[in-house]
Amino acid sequence: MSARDELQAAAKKNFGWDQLLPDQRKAMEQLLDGRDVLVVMPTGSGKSAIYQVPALLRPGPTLVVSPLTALQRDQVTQIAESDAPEAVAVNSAQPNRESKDAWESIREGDAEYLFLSPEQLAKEEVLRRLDEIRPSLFVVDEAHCVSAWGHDFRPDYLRLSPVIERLGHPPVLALTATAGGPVREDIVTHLGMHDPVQVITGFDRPNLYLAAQWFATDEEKQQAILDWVAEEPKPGLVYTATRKDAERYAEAIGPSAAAYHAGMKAGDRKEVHERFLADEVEVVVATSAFGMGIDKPNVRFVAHASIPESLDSYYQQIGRAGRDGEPARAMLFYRPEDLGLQRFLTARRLDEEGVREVADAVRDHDGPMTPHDVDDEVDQSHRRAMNNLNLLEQADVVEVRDGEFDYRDDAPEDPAEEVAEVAEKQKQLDRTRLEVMRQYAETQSCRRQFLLGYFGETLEEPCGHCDTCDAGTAAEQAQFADAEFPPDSKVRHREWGPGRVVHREADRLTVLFDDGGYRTLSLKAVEEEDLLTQEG
DNA sequence: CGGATTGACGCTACCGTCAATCCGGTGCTGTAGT
Repeated sequence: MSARDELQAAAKKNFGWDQLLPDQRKAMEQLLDGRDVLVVMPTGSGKSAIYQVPALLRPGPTLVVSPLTALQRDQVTQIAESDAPEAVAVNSAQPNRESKDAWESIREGDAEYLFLSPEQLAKEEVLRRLDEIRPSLFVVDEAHCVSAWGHDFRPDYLRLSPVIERLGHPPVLALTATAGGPVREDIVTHLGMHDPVQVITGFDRPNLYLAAQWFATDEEKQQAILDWVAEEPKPGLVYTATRKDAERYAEAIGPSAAAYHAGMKAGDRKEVHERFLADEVEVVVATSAFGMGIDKPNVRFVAHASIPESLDSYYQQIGRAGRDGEPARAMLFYRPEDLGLQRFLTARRLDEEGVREVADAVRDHDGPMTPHDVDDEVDQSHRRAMNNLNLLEQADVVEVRDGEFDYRDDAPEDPAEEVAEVAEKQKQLDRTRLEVMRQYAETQSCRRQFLLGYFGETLEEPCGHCDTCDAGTAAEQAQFADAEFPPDSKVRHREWGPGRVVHREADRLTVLFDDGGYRTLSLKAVEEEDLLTQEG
């Protein structure tokens, strides 16, 4: 039987799926072929199937790295409801007994799927168990977390690559619904994927109406949000930048609305989530805590009371509207002053002292160290120690072999200096991503063309289903697209090297440079100083 | 970076102004105490 037939048969037998979609099948076949695969596909398009089915055809269990215990639970339940072999999870949210049984059934071969958080994979005991059971497939679900969280919030996301190597590099599958160019690159690099096959489906959501409104004062903005939400068909979502705002707006909208943020008790959060799914709460007003794993088809709007830190986040959040394919609206309530908060939140302060301490610990240690050893050796929180270790690795001060760290012979005199350079580069990239978000908010051209361009897709004509198209400014701007440097064309900058045009307006050009992130160039300057050349 | 709050000051008997200060998002984990 061909791989294709085997996959189809296994899908039917275990999950009752009659027909695999072409993209699903392609990714599955590559995995069976032993290739690493990066999949970027919208939620609800059957991403999970991509590991669930090939897992059955490979000997040995499948390891799935998942960011939230709630997501792990959902997946375990979903698999339990199918005819596929058992799925188990190991995490701190469940009783020890349950985790013990989980390991047992994986080792006995009764369970096929094992769900773990990246933090679990930082533990030597867990790694020893994995050495023993030899997973045959390594899956990273919600893989954008590698890029979004790995650099500071959850540094164990950047420690997955050594784990993969230690396990003999089984085929690696990274799954996500949202990832622009730099995010994809981050995922591939930090998971240490080998020449991955990329399966990336269309980003366009034609049923979503895109719009933004500009406000001078906070009072005007607040009033406009309340008026707008009152008029829109429900259910809907309002995203705020702070917890306080979430509560304030929920209160102001009225009893049909509920706040949701990470400062609330777990029980209250769960209740809001469930009542929203059951259409008992009409409007959830939330921080970025609300989202992952939420698949509600009939959300009619997503409003942003404050601008998020990147188009990646923005696209992911508005993607929660209109999953049923019916009309839905994404409205951005924009005040330039709101950018300041995002600038603050994404600003990473370099922990020079901590970096030196970790560097010294690795250098003075007798032989290579595991991350766990580093943790023990230095007087820093796990998060802080791992962040510093990650930076030292990226700065080529320390190197990893078989999951263990060693000081490099050719390491520079002052490690903190090298690290500062790496950190500065990351900061620059963050800045440029926020800058593109600002441009989206302020653009006169077609918002859909802008959004899709960011994800590397070109839409030939203005979409006719956004505010700038309605206002006629999109058409005016569109006439410049035919000129030099059209969207998606390759260019080379005198200083910044090669890049790709993501957006073009009458007087400016936004380019994603391989090295240096997103930059906006004035066309006048480009022309006068001959900054850019077109490339093949 | 910007908004909200607190505190000092000046100068007048209660209050206004301005500067200083603080705060702001995302989740795992393991452990202590009921």
